[in-house]
Amino acid sequence: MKRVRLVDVAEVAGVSTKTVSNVVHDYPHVAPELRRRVQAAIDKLGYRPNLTARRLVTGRTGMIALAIPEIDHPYFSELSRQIAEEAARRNYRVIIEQTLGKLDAEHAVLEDREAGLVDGIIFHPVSIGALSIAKLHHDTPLVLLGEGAMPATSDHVMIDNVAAAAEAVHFLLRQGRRRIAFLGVVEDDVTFSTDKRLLGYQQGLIEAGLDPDPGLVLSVRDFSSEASGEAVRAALDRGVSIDGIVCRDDKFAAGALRACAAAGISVPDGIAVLGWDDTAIGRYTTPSLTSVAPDKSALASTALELLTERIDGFRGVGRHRIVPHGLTIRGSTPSVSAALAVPQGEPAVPSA
Amino acid sequence: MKRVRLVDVAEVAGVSTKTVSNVVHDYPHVAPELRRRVQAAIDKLGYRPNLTARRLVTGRTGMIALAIPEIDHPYFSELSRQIAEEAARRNYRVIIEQTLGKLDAEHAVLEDREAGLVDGIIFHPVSIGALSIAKLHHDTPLVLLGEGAMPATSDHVMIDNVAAAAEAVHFLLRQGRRRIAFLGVVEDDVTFSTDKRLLGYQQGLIEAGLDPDPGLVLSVRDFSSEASGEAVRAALDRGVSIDGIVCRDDKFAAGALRACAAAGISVPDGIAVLGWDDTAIGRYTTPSLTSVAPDKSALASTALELLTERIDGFRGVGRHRIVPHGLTIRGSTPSVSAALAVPQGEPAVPSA
DNA sequence: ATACAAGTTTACAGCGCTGTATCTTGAGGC
DNA sequence: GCCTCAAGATACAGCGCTGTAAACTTGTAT
Repeated sequence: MKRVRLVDVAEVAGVSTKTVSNVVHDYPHVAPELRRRVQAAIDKLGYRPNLTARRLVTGRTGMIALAIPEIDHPYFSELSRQIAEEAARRNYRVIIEQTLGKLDAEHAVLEDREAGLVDGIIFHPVSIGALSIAKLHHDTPLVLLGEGAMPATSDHVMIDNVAAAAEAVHFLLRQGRRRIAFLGVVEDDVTFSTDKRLLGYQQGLIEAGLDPDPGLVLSVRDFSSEASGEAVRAALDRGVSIDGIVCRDDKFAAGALRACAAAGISVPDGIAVLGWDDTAIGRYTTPSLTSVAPDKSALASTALELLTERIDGFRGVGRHRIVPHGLTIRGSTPSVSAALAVPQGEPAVPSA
Repeated sequence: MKRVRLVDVAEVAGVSTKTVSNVVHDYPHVAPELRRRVQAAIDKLGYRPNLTARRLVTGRTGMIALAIPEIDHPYFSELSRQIAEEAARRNYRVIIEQTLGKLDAEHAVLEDREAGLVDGIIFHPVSIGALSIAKLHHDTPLVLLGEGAMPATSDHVMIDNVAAAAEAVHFLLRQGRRRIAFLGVVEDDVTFSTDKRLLGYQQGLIEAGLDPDPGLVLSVRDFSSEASGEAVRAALDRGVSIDGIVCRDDKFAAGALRACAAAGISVPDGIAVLGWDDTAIGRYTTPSLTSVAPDKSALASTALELLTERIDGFRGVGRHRIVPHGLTIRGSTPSVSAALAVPQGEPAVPSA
């Protein structure tokens, strides 16, 4: 069963292929009667345009690549969903490229391996540096996500990590916490995100007139939730006094929660724990997790806006956009009105 | 900066476009010296083949569509990852289509909207029925996933849900539990998965000589973790005696865990809770979740195997494949040593 | 009736690539 | 020296569609 082509429809309807094409595209200047006839032929034959052929001539593919480290990391899957939905709204579809944060995979993303496949790329780099991005990036429209390398030449969307971390610290300080730890420095692997968040953490303390205690910056073996738990336990075992923890992500926070439970320390009464990314993880932990909440929807729509502008011909220097963040408050931090039990629902305290 | 084409390379190298094409494709009969010259021209100009053009002539796109209800549901994001990796291994890339389980979106998946876009489709249906699938499906190679509708005409991959549910029940019975509830029937929305799992649950009880108590089949308002928690709480409030719960998925299990905690019932001592899908959720709950574990990797590779066979021309009736499942044991069920107290003869944990 | 504008429809080239058929060349056999 | 043959290289058509420009058809003003 051969696929139905434009010419087949044209023949049946007794018109030129271009007229059929015009009908398919709702071109206004087509006589109503002809339009009907053509439509009938289309329906009868079950014609579907061949997108590949259309692409070859228009040069547009209607697809964008989304390159992220891991599809199944909650933050990225939630972000992917926002991006896919926003893309669909703009009549693009998304092809997902998983880099696993590996350098060669990240290189491949930029090296036009996609030649003619996608109209643009949304890329959350992890390992690759700004220089490499600038060097390897050809001319496919590109928008960068995250706190990673940001060459001045590329568009870029992120939240204000430093401010968010400082706000998180202030939030805990306001509740009387004074021994606030930062959990997120992974040995041998200081990511851009951690850097920014650590900086904001220190800044928040200093703004409040406190002296950051280096002993409160906890170092973790790897990026697993288990390792973060061990780090907390080790600190506790060392006798470090802690009454609050700001974590680089929800996974680490989950580990911290476990470590506290194991040590018989109540959360949030003994130690308040604050996650980052506001992922689904925070809804399943006990207690549920207060977490810095990037506005994923704004992230997605801003990224697509910048990208589509590039696709539509915009040629300017890199634009950097900051999107809002908030704090989703759940059970791992004391409620503002101290004694009340904290609901575990969605609504966040708006910020930024 | 116009994109470099085959003719540009051909001109620089002083050969025909076909020779360049042959070099690109490692066609054997090219003189070494020419090959070198052409390669030099390719490198110099930074030529990348235009995949769209290649596709138009070859008819192959090298892409498969993965149509799932939700990208950011842990089960589907974990499965997506497996599928994306398996696809990459076979030189396919994946474009993800989110249906949200909506009927019209599921229809669109089949209606060749993708004409010429993908070589095949892997589809996890939720709402659409077997009849509609058979009717709407044209000739794009298709593999179905999940427990949903399975027309005899289409290939299909799943785990043995009935057996898995029965095994889950036996597992709890072996630990001395006798009042085992099933949590997963959502009012007005009996999905195929729930059906099969409920059947297996009942079967497991009957095999053990127990009489299924209808009062132990808990009905949930919607698919949220909150609703499942409420259902458990309501049952407890009604005074229903329960010492084990088999849940239709990990989300429901997480809700059950919360409800038990709220009611002051210890898990697993008072009630053992068993989830389904072995998603990341189970690693973050307190206690962590014992869960029926579909072999996602086998699911992915089998689906791709069937699909590529179709793509490569196989024309046969629908093939149905069962892939292995197991049981990931964590804290929400008593440890095996505790179970030793109770004699019972049934195959141990792992199963196929 | 004539000219002209606006509305409709069409012919045709060509997007960038690959498959097929064909041509060229040099080596080897007689 | 002539013929054959396989390897190496090429010409050319065409995948299915759309953009452009040109042709044709009305309707209206002159």
